[in-house]
Amino acid sequence: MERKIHDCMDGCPVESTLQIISGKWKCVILYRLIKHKVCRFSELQRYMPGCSRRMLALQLNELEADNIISKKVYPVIPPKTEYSLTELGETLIPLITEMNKWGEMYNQIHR
Amino acid sequence: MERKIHDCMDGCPVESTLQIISGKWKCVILYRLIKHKVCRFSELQRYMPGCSRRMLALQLNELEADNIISKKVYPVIPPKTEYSLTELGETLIPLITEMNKWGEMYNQIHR
DNA sequence: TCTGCTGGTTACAAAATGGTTACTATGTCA
DNA sequence: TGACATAGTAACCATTTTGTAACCAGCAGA
Repeated sequence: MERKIHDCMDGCPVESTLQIISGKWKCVILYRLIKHKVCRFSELQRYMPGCSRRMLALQLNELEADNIISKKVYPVIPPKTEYSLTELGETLIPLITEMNKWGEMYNQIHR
Repeated sequence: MERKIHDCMDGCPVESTLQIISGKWKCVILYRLIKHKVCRFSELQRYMPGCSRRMLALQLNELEADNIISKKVYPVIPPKTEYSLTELGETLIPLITEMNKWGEMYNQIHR
């Protein structure tokens, strides 16, 4: 999985961040990995019923390519994999936490 | 401009936040409005050369529909408009600031 | 022997997103 | 008289993203 990084104006930091975390489900995946430390593919699926298996795999692949999460595969049948944050991924915790906090506040005022 | 909010699992706060700020340029726009308080359309264009006039207008419209920014139109020729954060928009400052911070850190390790 | 389980991938179709160009209005400047 | 400036919008097309469904391996249990 190759990820191309398009140029940002003056290397705008906000745009850099967006390149890593934008994607329909990435922040939710990260939120789950922060909360549960380690998750199997099927667990993530359960937490995100709106996200298809295909999409989940795509987003996980991109996050892995960007070195935000790491995957551990157990060569067993049926298959078993575990996803967790890398060291770099952990630096995103304050950001995702902030997102969660804002969303809670927003949900309150919107019933 | 109508904005439909799709259902999130258990009203997941992270997904709520994403519904408001996801969009190719929204965070960058917000970052600019935080930094400069008030911006004209053409100023924003200059700050975001990668964003077309059409895209900029679309993103601004959505942010306005979600009550994150407000627009003041001066009925003059040539036209003049000013965008700024609403009260709700200002509550996003910590989040956008966090994004900026993370991006700066990330840019440093990536040359 | 047939079914189910997990963690994917592939192919195809549909929907969303984004770029480009042209168009608007009208006052000011050359 | 003609061009320029601003803040958009509209139409059209190309690209990207996303969804759906089917398929795979191979062991365990019925």
